[in-house]
Amino acid sequence: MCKTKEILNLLQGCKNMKKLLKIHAQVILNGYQDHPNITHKLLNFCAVSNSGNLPYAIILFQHIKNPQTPAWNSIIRGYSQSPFPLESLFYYNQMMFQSLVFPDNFTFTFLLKACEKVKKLERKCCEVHASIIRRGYIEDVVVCTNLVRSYARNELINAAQRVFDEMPVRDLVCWNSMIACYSQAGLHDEALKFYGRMRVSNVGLDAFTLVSLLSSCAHVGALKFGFQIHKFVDEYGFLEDVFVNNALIDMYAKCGSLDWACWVFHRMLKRDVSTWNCMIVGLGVHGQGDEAISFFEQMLQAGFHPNSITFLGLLCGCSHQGLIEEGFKYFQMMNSKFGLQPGIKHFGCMVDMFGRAGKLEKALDIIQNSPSQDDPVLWRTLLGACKIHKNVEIGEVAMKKLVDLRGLDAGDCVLLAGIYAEAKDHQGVSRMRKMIKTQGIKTTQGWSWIEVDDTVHKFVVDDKSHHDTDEIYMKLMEIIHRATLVGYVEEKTSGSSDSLSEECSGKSGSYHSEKLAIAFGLARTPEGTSLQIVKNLRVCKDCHSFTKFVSKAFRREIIVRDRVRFHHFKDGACSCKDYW
DNA sequence: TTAGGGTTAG
Repeated sequence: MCKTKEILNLLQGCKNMKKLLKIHAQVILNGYQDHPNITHKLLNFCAVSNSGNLPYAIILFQHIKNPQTPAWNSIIRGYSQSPFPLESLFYYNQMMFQSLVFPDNFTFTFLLKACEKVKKLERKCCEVHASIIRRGYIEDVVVCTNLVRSYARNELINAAQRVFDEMPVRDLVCWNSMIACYSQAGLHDEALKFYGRMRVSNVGLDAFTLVSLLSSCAHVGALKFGFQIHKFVDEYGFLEDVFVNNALIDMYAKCGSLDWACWVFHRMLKRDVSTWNCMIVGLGVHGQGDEAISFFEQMLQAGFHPNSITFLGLLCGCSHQGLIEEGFKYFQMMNSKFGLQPGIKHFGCMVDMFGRAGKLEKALDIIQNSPSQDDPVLWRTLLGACKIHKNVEIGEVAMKKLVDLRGLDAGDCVLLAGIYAEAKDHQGVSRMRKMIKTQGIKTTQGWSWIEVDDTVHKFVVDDKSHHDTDEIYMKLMEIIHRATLVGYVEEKTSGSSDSLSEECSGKSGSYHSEKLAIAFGLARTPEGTSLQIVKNLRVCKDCHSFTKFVSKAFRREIIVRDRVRFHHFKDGACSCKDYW
């Protein structure tokens, strides 16, 4: 065999840098440094392969006299998948200004990968888009799919959609990418609607489609849509796909159907860490800490190594169920047994756990001993606990800290106003009201979603924008009347913190979004079925009590997912046992 | 002589 062929064969089977260095030595000894094929194979291995070495690739590249497009592509690709994707752009610029070669479809694909990884590159995306048009690659489906993803990752979803719409040919990957872009941008309604377009385009679907759609269903609580997708999983034969099954578990858990989540879990023949995490997190947000612990122990027995998400689910469950000793034990175990550094979210769970249980000094101690004691989120959590336990003293400490950290938001003022109101400190309440007004602190708009007839209906406080608004308000009056007959008394808003609630700051006598969603749901769904509502804020005291009485008066199960957990209302009681 | 997609948290 001739020497070049022998070296090329060796490179073909090369698995690691140690072997590559030996081959490189052979290349030099035989005088093949300038052999184009050999040089490119060497370069590509170092730059791109997992066991390569990017700095070594750069040295090789610098020794190439007139690097051609594939050589530039290797370096641009190598950096795009490294922790330094910005370097890809640097080499692309060098390629454009210093050499006489031109970028091709591969160059753009790798370059766009780098743009996708680095945020805040909106301008760069536009520039690359212009170059793609100039060089005649705008009809290349792979290049355009990457362009769509780069725009979307840089928060230019409309530009991404335009590129998609103007593509002459779209394949399945391209459709999947567009759905994933919407889903990952948090535009879940759009992702689900977009699937309607995909269905009529006859490109079919695969596991990637299903996973993105299930993720969006999970986020908006679209159980019926999710159930339809479950049918596709069976029909199209994705029963063995771990990703699809994990997404199904997550969807069922987030849509309030823990039984179905368990059913999918037990059916799986192969599981991974995410499978266990989806179950543990699902149980955690339902307040089933003991069950979450049981799954965690089974996970360890099955030989899986937990990660930081596992502990978030576990701690969240302990916090919602008031399992203080267990929660603290697992929090400490994170580092001592599994070498995992608790993050801000884990500290948040601990503050929430101690705070909710009334151990406010301990919660304060956790914050002060955490590495993130200057994070407003932890102080806000403490403030929330002070509201529950009517503690003005620590509440004011937390509020002062939030002011110092300039992290104050309207919700904080509402919480402290609530604490003052409970303590009958009317001056305090009006001070908070004034603060929101004069400092122009922004309130968070409250939303509630409900899925009826395969459509997600969204409501805000006092919403009158819905097509059937008259019917909804009529139904709401009837519901209030029937709830009152079984004992519901509206929590007075005047002079209390609720007149400053997160949802309708400054207003009283309004109808929170979930009341409208409940009215719509009861008007449009058959008797005996349960209602699923998703809310972006925490449910307020009045709405919590209202929903309990509605569940009794109408004999309907109402499942509300609020910002932090699930509430299952049935026969006048809630699964959180009023501990939330 | 090289190319594009998915889950849990945030």
